[in-house]
Amino acid sequence: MTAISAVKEPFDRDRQFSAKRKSVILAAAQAFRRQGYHNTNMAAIADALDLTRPALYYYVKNKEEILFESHLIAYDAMDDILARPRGANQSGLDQLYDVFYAFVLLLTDSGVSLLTDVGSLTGAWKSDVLKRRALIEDQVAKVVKRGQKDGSIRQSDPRMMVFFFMGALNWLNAWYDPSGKRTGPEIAESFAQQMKNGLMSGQEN
Amino acid sequence: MTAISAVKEPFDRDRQFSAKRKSVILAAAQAFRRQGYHNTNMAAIADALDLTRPALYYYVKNKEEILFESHLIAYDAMDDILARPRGANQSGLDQLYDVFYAFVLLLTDSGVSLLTDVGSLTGAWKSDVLKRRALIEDQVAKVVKRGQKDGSIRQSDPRMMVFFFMGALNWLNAWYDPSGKRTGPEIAESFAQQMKNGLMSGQEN
DNA sequence: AAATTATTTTACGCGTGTGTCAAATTTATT
DNA sequence: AATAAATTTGACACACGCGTAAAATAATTT
Repeated sequence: MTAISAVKEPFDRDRQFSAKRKSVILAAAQAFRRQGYHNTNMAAIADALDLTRPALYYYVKNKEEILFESHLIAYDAMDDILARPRGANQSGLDQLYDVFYAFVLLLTDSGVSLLTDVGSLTGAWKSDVLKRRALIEDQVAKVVKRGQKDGSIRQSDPRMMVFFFMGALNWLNAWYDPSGKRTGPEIAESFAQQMKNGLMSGQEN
Repeated sequence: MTAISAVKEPFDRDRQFSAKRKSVILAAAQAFRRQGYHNTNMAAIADALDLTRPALYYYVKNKEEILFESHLIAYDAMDDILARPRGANQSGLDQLYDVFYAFVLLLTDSGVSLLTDVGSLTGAWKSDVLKRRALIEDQVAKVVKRGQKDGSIRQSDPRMMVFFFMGALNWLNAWYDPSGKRTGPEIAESFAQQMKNGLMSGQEN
């Protein structure tokens, strides 16, 4: 089997190129998630695609760019989730439940993973990734605030609430095993429920 | 100021040695937490202690051993917390609150940090660290089960509950700034409250 | 103060892994 | 079938960082 996927039909060069480029990023991201950025060398990425090391440089500038793009893949997907229409009738808490549920499902069942190694990025790459992350946290915090306005969510520092349950997502890589007994929906259900109860207003102490 | 702390009085060689050795580990752990294991070279650790690179090898076998011990420092501290007597009259939920609160305080106010880079360890070092982590999770899960028996905690997979809120601890490194405006006790309070409400029985839906 | 032991340093070897370049090969176009 | 463009490869340079060993310095004991 050819590991790099080819796009057929109208021999669109750019399309071919970006499709293959993407499969490079995806293969790398997978490896990064499992073994970490520095424990993955370019050869391993090339091998996974039945390519040789230098061929990778036809698609990317360098290794760091791959890490950068790996981060973006997850952030783009999370942005998509956040952009999904959420019933205006729903409470902020219920909206948050849906978003968080979708986040977990994304990270368990779609092959997309949330990398944590920002420290290996430099310059604009690093700041861009941090900016993207902050943007997502802001959007999530906005939903929290909505819930606080409509009374469904406890009054407390929204940012801290976000930090708390976003940790659960970033910790997934450390223990989640796609071939394990716990399924994505099960985890999503359990996590979203805990998140929800954690923020819900009305049961003091 | 000499960075390596000296122990005086009865010129106990072994004591001197292990004290200095510990300051090597601590300096390294600090750096690992901030920049990551692979982005920290031995020179940086040596510099932080006003030493030269090879001097470190008088105290440790190699870099990987430092990473290993860095992990252990956190695990030992967490074990201590878990070993603290917890009022037998308290509900499991309240016990868990106290433990979790102490965990957060440990990681914010004591300089001890929870590293996540297990993938850079090999062989017995790796498996030992994973074993220690699993042991801690087990102990925490035990408290959860206690809470489920006494009715203070919802009926649900304890392991999944543990995974959820332990994520918040491991995520601290990514955002917590000791010189920032949020204090350790504030974070501990907020986090423990969210954890508690998340598990509490009684408010279905 | 001489001798012994502990600690630190200077100098070096070596492996690993990244990225480059010119040549070869494959794939598309005419 | 010939040409051109695209992709892939083999071979190489080189930088970084780990760990070692023998020598030098500092500290402690007698």
